[in-house]
Amino acid sequence: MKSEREVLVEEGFVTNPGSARGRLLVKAAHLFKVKGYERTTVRDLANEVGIQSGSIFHHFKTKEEILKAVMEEAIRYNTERMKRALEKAPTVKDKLLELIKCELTSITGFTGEAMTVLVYEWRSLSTESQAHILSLRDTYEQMWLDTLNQAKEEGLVKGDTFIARRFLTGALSWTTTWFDERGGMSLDELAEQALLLVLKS
Amino acid sequence: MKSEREVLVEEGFVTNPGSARGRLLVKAAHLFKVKGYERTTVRDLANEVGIQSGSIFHHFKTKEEILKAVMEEAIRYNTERMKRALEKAPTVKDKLLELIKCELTSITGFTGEAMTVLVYEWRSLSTESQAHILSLRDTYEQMWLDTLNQAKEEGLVKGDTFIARRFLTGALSWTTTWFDERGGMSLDELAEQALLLVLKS
Amino acid sequence: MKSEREVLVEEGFVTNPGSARGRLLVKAAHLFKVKGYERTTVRDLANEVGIQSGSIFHHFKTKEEILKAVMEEAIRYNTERMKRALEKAPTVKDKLLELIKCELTSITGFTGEAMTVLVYEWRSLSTESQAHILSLRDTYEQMWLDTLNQAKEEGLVKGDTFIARRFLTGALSWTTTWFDERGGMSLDELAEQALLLVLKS
Amino acid sequence: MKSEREVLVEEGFVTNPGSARGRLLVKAAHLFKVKGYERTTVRDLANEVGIQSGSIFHHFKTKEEILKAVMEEAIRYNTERMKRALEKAPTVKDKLLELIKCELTSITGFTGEAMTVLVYEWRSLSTESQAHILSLRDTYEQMWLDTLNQAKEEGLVKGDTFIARRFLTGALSWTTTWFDERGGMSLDELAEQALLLVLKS
DNA sequence: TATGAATGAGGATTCATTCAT
DNA sequence: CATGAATGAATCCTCATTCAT
Repeated sequence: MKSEREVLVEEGFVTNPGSARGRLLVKAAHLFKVKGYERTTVRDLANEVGIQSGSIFHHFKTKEEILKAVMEEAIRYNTERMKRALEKAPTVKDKLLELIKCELTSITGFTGEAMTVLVYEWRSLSTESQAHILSLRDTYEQMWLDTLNQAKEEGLVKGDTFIARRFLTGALSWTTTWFDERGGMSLDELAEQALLLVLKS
Repeated sequence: MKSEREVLVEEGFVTNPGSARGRLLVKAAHLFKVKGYERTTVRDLANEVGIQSGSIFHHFKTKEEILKAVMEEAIRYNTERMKRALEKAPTVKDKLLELIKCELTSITGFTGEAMTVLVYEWRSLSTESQAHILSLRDTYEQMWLDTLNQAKEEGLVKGDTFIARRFLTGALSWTTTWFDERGGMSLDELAEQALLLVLKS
Repeated sequence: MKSEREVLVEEGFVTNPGSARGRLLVKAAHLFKVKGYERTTVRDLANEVGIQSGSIFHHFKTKEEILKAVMEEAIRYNTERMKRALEKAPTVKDKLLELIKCELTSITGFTGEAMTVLVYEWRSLSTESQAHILSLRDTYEQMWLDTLNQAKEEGLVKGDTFIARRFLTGALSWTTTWFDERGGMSLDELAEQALLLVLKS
Repeated sequence: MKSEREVLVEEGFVTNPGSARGRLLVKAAHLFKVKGYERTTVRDLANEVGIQSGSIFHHFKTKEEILKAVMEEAIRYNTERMKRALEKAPTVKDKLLELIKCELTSITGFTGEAMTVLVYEWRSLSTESQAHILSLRDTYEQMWLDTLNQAKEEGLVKGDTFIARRFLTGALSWTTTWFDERGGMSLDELAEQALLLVLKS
């Protein structure tokens, strides 16, 4: 049976990580996260992938385009995963938990490095690229706000939903700096704890 | 009457922002936040301060040392502010609220840019500098954990205090990207909302 | 018929002076001799070779590496020439004369500039590079000492051979500052005169 | 009783090494020899002397002037010493030996560092300074040539005197790189050996 | 497509020198 | 005379990008 990831690759939401471009993006996400975008040279990247630095420019016109692609893929992939997760969740509370799980997975799991890059290397994008990524981000954020508003209507969450989402964004994205699934707590447990932040108790 | 900031300058916790070094640090914090450390050239900095690029190296041996100093000052300043705030707060709940206010002030206020730099430019520090800053950070974090643990004992907060602090760190530091005091909500109100995240309701 | 130099190039003792690297080394030896290593900028060098300053670092990682290479090539080249000359010389006295001729040729001829650099820019090398060059130098010096000792045994030379070699090194290397083959005296005549310095008369 | 050095100081041939200027020159000679002129910064020098870098320029207008002064003092000092030694020597052979001893003392002794600088940092001088030093050098060299020619007339030396002086210059100056008076051989013995180089035996 | 030598603008840093105090 | 902060030109080196092969 195909994994969710394979399905999303097939349906074109993510570049096949077996392809040249795909491998490049995976390595790029990793290096950008670990060393930072500016400190990662095109030669570093080429080295990691096992090609010559000049060859990179057959796949991407500029270095920035690689950064943009890394971010774009991460958003596309996660937006799609969230959409599917929402469809399967029966209750609003479940939906909320699913969103949190999705975001945590995206941060600590497969696309984690790309998501981190999305947060930390934002300023390295040109204004145009930022606009482009922001537009993709909108869909993603709208799902969050819609779900939070539904929860608010049902009296599940406390406080302003807009602010709740902002707090959650920060709290969840920060997990990349400390959470380690091998350290006793599972991702699901972490998600439960995060849900408590916004839930009325 | 002297402002808290003036007092801290006098007592040596922060470089006097009127001095050459002080002005440099303020501008550096700003540029590092806006453009990123790597994208900020020494010439940019010198330009901003109104000196020649070579003169920078009279005050700091390397560019990295500037980054380190920016971070160090921010931590020293805020550690000291937190210490004083804790002393004045009567109840544990007040202490917690004070810590949140302090952190929010440090993030959105005077040292805000420096604090953002602290989060976003961490990887640009050498390993040695990281160790140095981490040791300063310890005192700071210990105050948080102590207070959270006291609150836990009094049944005020829910969940694990260690994780609560991590969630709070993320949620609060992220405010730098969206919170604007001119936008209807005051910093005190924001702090109240943040407190709700960890408080049993 | 191939010249001795072409043979040595082919056999890998010296970089082909027609290659980019080779041309660079020749020009470097020249500039380092005339202006000194420190006063020769990478741009000077690039200019001389007809490339851009940045391109230099395709061939050598640092400026010092160029200096090291200049020295290394000169030693390799001359060691090999001396070895071949020794083989052809029938008597010990001939061997001695050949060594002197070799050293004089190396100083005033093709590798002359490189040899001068070897003497005058020694301190510009890092300690590691110095060690590297010194080890190459050993082979070279051993040939001298062996030959001088043989001559001593045959009663040809006066005084201590170790000191004789030192005096000769100085006397011969100094010729770079004054000897000009166009000035009436041939290199062979100069060699004969130098031989007299150590020979019993 | 006054040392020869003290006498020469008194008579104005050398700067008093107790004075600010004198101390500076001694340290400069040392640093220039050990690190090379270019690699010695004005700050290094100031540091060594125990003053601030800016203060150096109260004694010397430029860094090059320090180099020139170091060389000039060394020549003046040694020229005067040679003149006095020649006056005292009874025979031509003695005169020759005295010259060699003087030069060896100047190279390995008190002014050794300055003399080495004279040889190795020649190119660091401007053309004008070179001309200035060369004119001082003339007196010095004339004493050598006169003595060698007298010796030649008496049938003491072999070969061309001009070339003999050149060979000697090289052989003697090179001793700076290897001779150590603590190593078993005295300077007088070394001088005897050097004399043998040019003497008919 | 891939290569890798070459580009050239730009970066951090150095350092002799100046000058107000 | 001494200081030491400031200068600004110059240095070595980096690196994204190009392009002939």
